[in-house]
Amino acid sequence: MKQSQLFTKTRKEVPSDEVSKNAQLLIQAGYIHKEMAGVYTFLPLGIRVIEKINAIIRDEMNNIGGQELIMPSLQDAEIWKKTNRWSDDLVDVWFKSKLSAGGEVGFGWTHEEVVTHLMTQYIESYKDLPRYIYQIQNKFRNETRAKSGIMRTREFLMKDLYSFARTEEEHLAFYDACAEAYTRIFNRIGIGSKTYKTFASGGAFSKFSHEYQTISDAGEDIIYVNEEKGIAINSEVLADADLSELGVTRDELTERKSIEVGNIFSLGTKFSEALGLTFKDETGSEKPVIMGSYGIGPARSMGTVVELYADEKGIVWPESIAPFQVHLVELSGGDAEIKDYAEGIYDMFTDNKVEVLYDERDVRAGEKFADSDLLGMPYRIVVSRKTKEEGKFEVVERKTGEIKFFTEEELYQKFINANV
RNA sequence: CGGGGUGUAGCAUAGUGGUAGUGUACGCGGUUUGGGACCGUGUGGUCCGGGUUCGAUUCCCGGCUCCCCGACCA
Repeated sequence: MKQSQLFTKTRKEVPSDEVSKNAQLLIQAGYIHKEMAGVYTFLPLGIRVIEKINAIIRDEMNNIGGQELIMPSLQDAEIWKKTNRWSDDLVDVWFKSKLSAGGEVGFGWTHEEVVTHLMTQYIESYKDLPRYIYQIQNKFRNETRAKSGIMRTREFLMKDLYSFARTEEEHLAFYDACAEAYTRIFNRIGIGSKTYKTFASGGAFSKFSHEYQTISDAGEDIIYVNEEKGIAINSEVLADADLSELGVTRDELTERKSIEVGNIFSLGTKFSEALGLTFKDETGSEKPVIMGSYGIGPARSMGTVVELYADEKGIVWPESIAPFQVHLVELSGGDAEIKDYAEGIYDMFTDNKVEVLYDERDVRAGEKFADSDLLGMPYRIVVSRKTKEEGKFEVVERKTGEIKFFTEEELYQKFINANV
């Protein structure tokens, strides 16, 4: 994409109403726009990052048998009353609205009720199980206090998967498979080395659940972690946890702030019993389906990456989720010969499906470099009179700042051959 | 939801009971051209409602907004 055509612009000043690094940088660079407290637009650059993350999530969810669908945001009160989660006294995050025709709807903040009710249509026999259903869809939560940029918002994207199993063993096998898939997802997104599968409160459903917590001072959670053993425990359940069972002692654990990027829950039969989701087993007796739910916040993950890797110059994207692999910057100074030369490289990349942002704007070098650093593509390729005369291209790695000079052949090898 | 703050141009900010200033961005002219360059010039602004006052952006009341701390976060 040609940068002159991008409708968003970078800003020199950080927005005064944002304190968190993720929001400041993402707004400054033109990835997101704040609409109101806890509500953000994802701009063209931002949605490219989100789609990269979503593609990784889809890949891993499909690999463990997930089937994607999309459920509605508008929620029928009836099914929520059956699980006793409609009342504002019991659930304080509801957004609700009146129907013109009479009655009331809610805006979905999770989807156990909807998906359970849905599956009553399709699950009748043990032959219909197990099933794994997921969506990537906007959730609405009436948070009393939105904060931390895109980390805690009132409308946010969530991948939520729901599992339906015949037996506890079958359920746990999938629970573990999903846990492993989550580990792969966070590795692929680039935050794996700082992300821990963490023991957390099981809530009303089971003794423990697991959260995926990424260590960061920008986090809102407190976990106790042993990095060598890879064991982490949310502070809220530390007192209840049997540490000897987990193979650690209290003084082997360090307190760290962390960001919850995902969670996995065993739900048991709470929802299936309340909503009548049963199946006939081999003997013909009717049993409730055993369920689990598994969430990841793609936007929150994006914010976490910014928090973890940004430097004083701007954002640093891992290659796996960068909106573009290459930021091609021409310093032609209006010289048509250099401009044509750079355009040729741009065409070479685009013809070979390499994602490239091409800065062909008629602005000074300093501004282009500053913008390029801020935007944070993994590689910057500079084309100028100097590089052309030397027959080389300057390739700067954003993460390390390392500068290399490539011939056109080497450029082709690195960015095109490696890509196919 | 409790407490504290905030609101001035697209953005960032200053100031004042009496015609609202600067930087940046933007338009135009010119000089520049490998790290947000410079000169000239121009456009553009006091959150909403009420009150006090000859006069309110400023003071008072109410509302809203956004931010921070706390609580909450199945």
